[in-house]
Amino acid sequence: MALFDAFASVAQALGSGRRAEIVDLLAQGDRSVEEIANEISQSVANTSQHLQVLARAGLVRSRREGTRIFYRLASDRVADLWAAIRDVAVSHVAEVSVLADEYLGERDGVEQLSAEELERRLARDQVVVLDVRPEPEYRAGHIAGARSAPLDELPSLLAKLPRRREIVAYCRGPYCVYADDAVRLLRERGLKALRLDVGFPEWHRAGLPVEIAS
Amino acid sequence: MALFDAFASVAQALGSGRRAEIVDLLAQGDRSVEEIANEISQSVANTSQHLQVLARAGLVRSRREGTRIFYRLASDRVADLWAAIRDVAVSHVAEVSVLADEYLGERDGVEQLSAEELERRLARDQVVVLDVRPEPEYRAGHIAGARSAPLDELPSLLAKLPRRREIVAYCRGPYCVYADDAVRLLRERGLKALRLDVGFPEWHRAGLPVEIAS
DNA sequence: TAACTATTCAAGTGATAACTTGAAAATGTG
DNA sequence: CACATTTTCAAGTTATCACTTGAATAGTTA
Repeated sequence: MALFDAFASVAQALGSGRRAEIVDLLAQGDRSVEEIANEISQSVANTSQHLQVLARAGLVRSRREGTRIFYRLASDRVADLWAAIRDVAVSHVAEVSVLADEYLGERDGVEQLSAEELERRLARDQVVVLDVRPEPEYRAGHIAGARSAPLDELPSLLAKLPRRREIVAYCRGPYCVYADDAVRLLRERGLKALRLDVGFPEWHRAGLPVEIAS
Repeated sequence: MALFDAFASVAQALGSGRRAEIVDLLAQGDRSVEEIANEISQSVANTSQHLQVLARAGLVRSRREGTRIFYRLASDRVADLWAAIRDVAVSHVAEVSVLADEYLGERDGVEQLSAEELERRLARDQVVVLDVRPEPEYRAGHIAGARSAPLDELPSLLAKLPRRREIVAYCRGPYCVYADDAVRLLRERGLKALRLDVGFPEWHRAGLPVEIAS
């Protein structure tokens, strides 16, 4: 049946780990082909072909800016779809939790906080929120009230952080290592740190307060 | 990256039109291998292999009942994922609306009604709701207040239908032909008929009132 | 136990996918 | 206009997938 083949073509576009990585990355915001290639550790030619597969399936769109071409997700619905895939994988693929632990490192010391709970504590001004992604991503958009603290600059910012208040770190998504690394680093220094269980794109899509570059 | 490969494996399982058809069908309820094979017009051996791909990806589960094996969706999350895929396909794959029109037939005469609107009109007792799926599916679960009117028995039920009240037909999902066929048939006979824009599984997952077999 | 039914397994074939390499386009700069 | 940069295209190789056919398995029934 041609109609179901058409539906399946959307799923098939996401049926490659490399393309899944690309979609996860583009959920952060636009990227040029070269940037994407670097992030997913693939050749530019290969990345370009993956991007065209995604474009043909309607998942991403591109725009030219001088000599570069930037890709972005076609709409929020695509991010919703990506979230639905992760949901199913987490609840039904036993392998995923093992791989996630492996990828994120020892998680014993890393406590998680839900978006709802963070919103409540933010409203009561009980927490300090750190955006530990690279600074350009913070500049493109971040959780309202968060301050930028890229992982590699975190050690030099330690002195400025409150020692008694709770510190919540977040980054690109639930499977982004930056926040876990940040929490471990902060806890080693004796601060009360935990991580948000999602990332900026999920927070944004949930309609929670953000500050976005105009 | 192994973690993203694991996520992608879920998408890949849905990346075949036949398997998409199976998931769409299982959203209606459990089915034996043979039933599924008939519905998707494939050999039993081939269907069995598709089912095992879906099972390996964690999308379906099976149980034995005597000599038969019944498959079902692993959870509501899988139905959510399937809906997310259709959403993306409808909004970003131009081909889909063409194929859907082709598959569902000339839709000029087939007016659609949203689930919210139907709920409102049901509450005010303004409409008659017809479940035009095969009777066993009606028996397994249907919209609260709907009466069973399988497509092939519809002509014989015509006399019992009210000629002035609005009649709303629904079936398996937004891309199920039964409801469209029913609406066209009823309108030809001069009744005021339209279709629900979704099917029973979507209605159920939205938390709207249903009657389910115990 | 033998015969039967529903499902799964195994092997084979043709089609499609992922990645590499090297060349071609398209745009911008000196 | 020549030249550099970024991206895309084309061709080739290896691996994987969908479907078929025929046999094997696991329950059920006589």
